[in-house]
Amino acid sequence: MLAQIVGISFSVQQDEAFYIPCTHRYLGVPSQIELAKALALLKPVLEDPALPKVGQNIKYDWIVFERHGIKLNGIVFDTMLASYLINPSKRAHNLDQIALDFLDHKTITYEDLTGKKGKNAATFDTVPIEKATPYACEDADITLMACQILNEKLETLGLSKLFREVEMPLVSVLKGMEMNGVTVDKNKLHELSTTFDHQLKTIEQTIYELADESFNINSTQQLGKILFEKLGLPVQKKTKKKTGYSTDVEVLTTLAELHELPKLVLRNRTLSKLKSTYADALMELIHPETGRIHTSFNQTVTATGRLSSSDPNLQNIPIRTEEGKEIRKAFVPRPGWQMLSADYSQIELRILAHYSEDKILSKAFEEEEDIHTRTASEVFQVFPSFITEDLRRQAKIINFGIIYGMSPFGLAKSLNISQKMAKAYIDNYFGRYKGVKTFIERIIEETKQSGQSTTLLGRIRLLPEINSKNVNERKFAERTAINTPIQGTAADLIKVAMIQVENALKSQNMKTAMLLSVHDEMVFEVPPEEIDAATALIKDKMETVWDLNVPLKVNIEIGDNWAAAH
DNA sequence: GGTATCACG
DNA sequence: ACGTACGTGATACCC
Repeated sequence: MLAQIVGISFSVQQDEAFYIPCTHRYLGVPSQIELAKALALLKPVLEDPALPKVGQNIKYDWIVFERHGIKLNGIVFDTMLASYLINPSKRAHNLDQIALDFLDHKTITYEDLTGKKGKNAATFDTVPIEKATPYACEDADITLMACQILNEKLETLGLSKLFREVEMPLVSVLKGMEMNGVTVDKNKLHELSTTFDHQLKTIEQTIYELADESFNINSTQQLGKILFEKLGLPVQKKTKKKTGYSTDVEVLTTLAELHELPKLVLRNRTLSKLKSTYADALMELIHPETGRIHTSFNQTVTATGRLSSSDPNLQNIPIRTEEGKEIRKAFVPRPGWQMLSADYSQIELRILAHYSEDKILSKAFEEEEDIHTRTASEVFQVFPSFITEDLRRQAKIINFGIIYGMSPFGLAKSLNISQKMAKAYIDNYFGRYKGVKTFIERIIEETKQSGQSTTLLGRIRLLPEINSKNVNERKFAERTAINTPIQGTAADLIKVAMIQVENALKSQNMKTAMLLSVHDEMVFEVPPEEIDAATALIKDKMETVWDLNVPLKVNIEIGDNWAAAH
């Protein structure tokens, strides 16, 4: 594949927020080539699209180089992404793991270099060059060797097209989003943090008075003792691992009817979550140079093909409550620009309609009906015009339950009805949506046969547990077999849409920038003169991304901040 | 490092 | 009889 092999390694100060390369520095370090000189030598090679390059987690290197004036071209293969497509359920897709799994080779680990691991490990710039060199060269060597093997495996598993046309092109899109970052209003976050803090102080005092002692409210252990031993409130359930009393939101909500203290603990939980996870953490992550927040979009984490976001996670910014929305209001566009949010409407239920070819479901989407009202009408046998808000709410929960492979027990719990009633609802559902029933039966049978789930674009997830003798394990796999093709296909489609939107924006030299991807939503910042063009372009590319048996629908909203664009 | 909790789709 | 809706990441506590 390559005429020449060039291995490149560089030191990166890991604890710097945004990748700062540097020379090795320690007492007695030999003289090294200057950074600028090294970069100048590498530049023509790295920028030449005719020289194909292979990398491991290439997005990382891509960002480092780009921040130093080198724009990579000719990136043809990322071993991390290949390993992920071959088995997305693996815990890690790092080079050490890949070498072990595909080359049966044990690499020199970072721990071997420094003698320490985790937080105590020395940074790479302090590793002696005579140790760093074989480590770094092995990296390049292994990457290229693994590429050959992985490429053959992709071909065998029918994953090459998905790899070449979706996952590889997506790297550049994600790189752009990460580098661009997003602005948060620091003053707004600071004000929120202060407000939350004052409220927390007051609530804490009242809780201590009610408990007649002070304790750590954030400790579930201490809280359990107060609630169930000192105050003698009724125990609702144990924790998942049975280590103690559960004090989760469900339990506290029940107890709130009996006593003032649990009600205040709920309030305390909400506020301390908003303060510590969002207001305070986001302020800390504003980059000193760019003044913006740069998340990482992880392309090899989820078992279904979705992206994940970390450091910080920008895919779980609050929206459901008014106070939570205040956090979202702090996400703002560049001065004078607008925030634009483009949301796939009911993409997972549309995919279900596509796969199942269910008559009622398909017709509902073709005629742009309200899908939850339709389900309510079918399940509860009432004309749509007579469906109340509460019936619609229940139908919405049923619709979601279908996608997750719900049981009567699960539905009963989330609707707070009897299991018998829940079973009746489910029976009604499948009696009306016959295509969905057949689809679920078929998908479970197919998964049993092949031992894996497959999405519309051919992404696979191994599910050997579907043939397990252990009932729980098998049932879990059956639910996964229902959910994965749906959630995974939605992930496939939004990835393709992201690539197409980005390409279209670029080819028209537009300034509109893609900021975030949140599973069925894309967020952009748009200069005022591009609002109309961007809206049309994004809607068109997203809705026509794939020709399904039902139409795809995208809602676009615009506002001064992310909350207003909803 | 494991557990419990809670934020999102 | 038995556990029970899919997929994530961050925080705090506690051993």
